[in-house]
Amino acid sequence: MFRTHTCGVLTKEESGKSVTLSGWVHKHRNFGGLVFLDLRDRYGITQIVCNPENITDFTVVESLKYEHIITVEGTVELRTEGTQNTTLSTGEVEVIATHVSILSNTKPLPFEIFDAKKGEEDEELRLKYRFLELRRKKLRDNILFRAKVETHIRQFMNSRDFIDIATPILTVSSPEGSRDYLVPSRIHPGKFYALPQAPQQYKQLLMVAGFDRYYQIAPCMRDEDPRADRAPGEFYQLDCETSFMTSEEFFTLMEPLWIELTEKVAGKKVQQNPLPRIPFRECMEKYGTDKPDLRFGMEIQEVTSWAKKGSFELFNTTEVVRVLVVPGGADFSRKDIDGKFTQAAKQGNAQGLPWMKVVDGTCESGIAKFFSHEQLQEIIQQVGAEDGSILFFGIGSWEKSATALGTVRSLAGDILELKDPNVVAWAWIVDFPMYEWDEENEKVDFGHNPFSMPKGGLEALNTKDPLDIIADQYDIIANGLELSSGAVRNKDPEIMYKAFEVAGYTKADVDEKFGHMIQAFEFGAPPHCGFAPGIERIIMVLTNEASIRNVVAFPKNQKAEEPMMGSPSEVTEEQLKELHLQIKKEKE
RNA sequence: GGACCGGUAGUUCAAUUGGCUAGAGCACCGCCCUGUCACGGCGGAAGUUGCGGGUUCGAGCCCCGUCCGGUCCGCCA
Repeated sequence: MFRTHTCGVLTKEESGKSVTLSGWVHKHRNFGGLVFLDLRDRYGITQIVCNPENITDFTVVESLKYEHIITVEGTVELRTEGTQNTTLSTGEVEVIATHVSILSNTKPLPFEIFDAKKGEEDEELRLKYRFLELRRKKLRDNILFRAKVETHIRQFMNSRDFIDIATPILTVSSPEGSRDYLVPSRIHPGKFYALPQAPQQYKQLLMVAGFDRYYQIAPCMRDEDPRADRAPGEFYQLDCETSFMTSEEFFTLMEPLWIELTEKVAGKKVQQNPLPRIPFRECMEKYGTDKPDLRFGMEIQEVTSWAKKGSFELFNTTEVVRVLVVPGGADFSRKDIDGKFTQAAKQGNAQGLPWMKVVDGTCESGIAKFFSHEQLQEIIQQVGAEDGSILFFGIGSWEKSATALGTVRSLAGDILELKDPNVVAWAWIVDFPMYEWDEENEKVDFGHNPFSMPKGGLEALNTKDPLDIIADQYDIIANGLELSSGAVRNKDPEIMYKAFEVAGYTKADVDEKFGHMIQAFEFGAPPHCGFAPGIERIIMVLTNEASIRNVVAFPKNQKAEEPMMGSPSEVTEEQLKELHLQIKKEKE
């Protein structure tokens, strides 16, 4: 027998019992005779006491190295007064070993499993030995937590009559969205399958088929470059779709899932319940982004008419001026303002970051000199700035003046520690514009998803300025991360053709690209809506994890390689021949 | 594709201004130690400072090139 108990369960209740444990030697402390072992498995750690008086072949114990896998037989005993370890769940007891045997030994490790207080090893190395890194507590806890979340999601969805349906992995390349991963067809020379970027079209077809409520924790493959919150290659979504619901009814249906995951599974607090619904325009104006961190306020305000009273040229020549009041920001150093904060503003597409500080009831430094004393009093009044604040200004178009301050707001939230790690601020962002102006090509283009239903339907498309049309589309966000977009889908062929026409596509274009969808809708489609929140991002929000690679068991690196197995890899000539492929030789 | 930051024993980090025979912790090897929990003590092995060139009496450090890695932009729900 390998074990009667795991390494995380023994308490004083079991004292006196004979037990067998198996696991990894996490630590060993050798006192030249008496040896302590910290035996580890995924459930926890139990201290083993090896005394030569109780063990016949003690050389085995003395030969143990870190991460050897062993089986221990022994007796559970209460630890004596003063030797308990309160940091372990099993710290009240220890196992007095009578027999120890090695199941597997190990080469010297490329890095230690034990969490020492030091820097992190190079990620390349950790990914190459991912099976070792996964033994570490932090990563193991993330993966175990992810499993708990996914289990809860499935229970929730099942209890609401959603049906789990698998959709094809080998599917067809679709022209919109991201770059596809392609799979060559052996049977059809020159033809390719594509791996799904998302089961978007299949799930809509399931609604046409009458399944009414569908979900799937679906793999999605996209050939794009990574970011800290975006996995290269592949990731998972809670893909779901419902029929016969308005978007508001859908919100009400799904909201308890976010509340339960936050409170019951992660043990954190929900900032606001029911979740706020924030219209896109209002969101941009207040927070300078469509995915604000709502754990703190600090809203942006518009001050154009005031700004134009002074003699600051950038204000007088711009369209809109907005201000972000950061309480306590007067303490920011010149170095940080010109460095970190200006850098943040530039990330928000600003040229620079005008500012002034509120000190002793008036404004000073920065651009204060361009305004009269009265004008400075006026702005303090208008925006309600208290002494010790700093005012950051955003200038430019309606959008640019806001986004410049959105990134600054987020940075200020970090620096002032306003983002409570034990709180999750969920929100629905609603009323996205159906179209936006494409500066580069000087034409109207889809703002987000072309398959969203425009609010007002055909009539809106026929009569309104395209840029004024609102799509019945929404995002679910949390703590500054966008988890998913979603929409009431455009399921009416006539409205679909018209919607594409507004963006400059002919009927023939639409038929060529999306003919199969339109054809399906022509046989009747129920009104339907849904979304597809990213699983990894949900876990990131619930664990405060900044890197998506820390919530994936076997992630790819920045170049979309998996260093442990060595993907992608070359294949044999034979395989290529079967697939009718030839590799073009790189130029020397 | 572009910008920025980085690369020193297996690993995490040091190495004042360009002055070394490149150090320390952990891991590894050997010895000592019966109540530790980051155990402790003594000793040992371990390095082409990513690579190539240059400046210099002298380069881990300065310069040029190159490779590799990370973050961000582009791209992407």
